[in-house]
Amino acid sequence: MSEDACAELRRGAVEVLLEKDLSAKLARGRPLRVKAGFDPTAPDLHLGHTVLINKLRQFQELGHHVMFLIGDFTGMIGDPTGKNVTRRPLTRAEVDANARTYQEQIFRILDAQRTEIVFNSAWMDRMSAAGLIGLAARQTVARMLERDDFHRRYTGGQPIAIHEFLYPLVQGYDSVAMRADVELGGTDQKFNLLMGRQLQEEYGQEPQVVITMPLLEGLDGVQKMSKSLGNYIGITEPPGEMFGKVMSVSDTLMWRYYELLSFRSLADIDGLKQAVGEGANPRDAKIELALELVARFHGGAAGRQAKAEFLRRFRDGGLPDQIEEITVAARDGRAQIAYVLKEAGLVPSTSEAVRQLAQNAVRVDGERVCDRSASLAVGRTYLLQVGRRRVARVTIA
RNA sequence: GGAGGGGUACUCAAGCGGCCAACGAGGGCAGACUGUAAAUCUGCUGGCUUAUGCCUACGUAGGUUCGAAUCCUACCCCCUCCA
Repeated sequence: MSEDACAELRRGAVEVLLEKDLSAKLARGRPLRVKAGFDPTAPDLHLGHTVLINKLRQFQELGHHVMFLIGDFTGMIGDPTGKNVTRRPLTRAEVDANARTYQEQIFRILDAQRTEIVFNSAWMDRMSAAGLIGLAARQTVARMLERDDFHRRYTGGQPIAIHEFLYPLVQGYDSVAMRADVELGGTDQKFNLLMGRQLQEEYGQEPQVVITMPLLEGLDGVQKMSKSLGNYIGITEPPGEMFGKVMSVSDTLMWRYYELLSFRSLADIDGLKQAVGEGANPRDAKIELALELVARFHGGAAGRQAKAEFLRRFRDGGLPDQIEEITVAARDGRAQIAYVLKEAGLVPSTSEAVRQLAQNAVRVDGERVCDRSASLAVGRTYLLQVGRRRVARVTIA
């Protein structure tokens, strides 16, 4: 394995444990079995997840064997992060449906022909109680309490249910069952990943190499990207939406996204950074990134179209090329502006419409309107806008 | 089982008889500016087509009072400490 390939595999990784093990495994020249595990409950992947998947892709491109593990068995336990309350066990049908969604999504990045999808229920369902006890006997309570969140909860007097200890054990055992050479995970998974190394040794296997990847910051630039925080970009979002969200990222965060999401070379990215430092418009660098990402998930044509639309609408202040046509019925022969805005779905309530009017955000046929008692004529069609982003062509019937 | 603390709008969090549709922060939306839906500054942030008005809201259900998120009673839920 060349030096270059090695460097490429380390790109973006927070830690590689152990580096020399990785070099040794690569040096043998046989394809490595690379594992990454995913929770079966959240099939809506976002860009944060793709940091890991991109890394899998790199391995795949270098000819290694990628195993995409869906933790349907561990899903019954729920990763004990402390904040998750009891999780409802999923039915087989739900797990299968989620698995299909995963596949549709990950194969926008991974090569389906060279990806093996596995479920840990395949071996865990068959493990007997005796087997589980045998597994549990391989680790000590003291070792478990080394894990950061267990430690905090234990010393802080917070409860730790015994079954929570099973999560790292089972995840580690998965590596044994899969004979993994490498396991990828987020930095928050470090303990669980290392458990795999220990258990593999216990079971007489060569320990896997652990590669931890950073958690991508969400659109707010502070908290990790997550669906529940609403600061995410989903990989199935429509092109325009995705493009816009990338553009809304702050100029600073953009570089982080470049580092972790772009397939461009590091040298390339440094070049862009330097250009911006010398006065180039950061917007243009951001456009490049948005274009690359939209193209990855929706194809090049969609990417170019999203870009053109964005420039027209937000740089040039133009109208979108698809404007929704809506008909609103007047009531008692009247069509007061606030009422029409609400009925057309441009604002959620009359009160909100009144507020927007007061803030000079409403335009009728391009003209600002701030008088809430204004009415629209029955039979006519108007171009209504609220702010820069909400537009509709509304006919009063 | 015993003792104590708490449940307030999207979230966190004040208020503890009237000036409360409810301080403040975050988030969201809008305006200005601009180099983009970046940054910055400012405003708004329950609902209602006839709005200095009406309706709904401070865990739930009652009660006291001219008047309650604020007092009383019961109930539900959460948390901490002790056993």
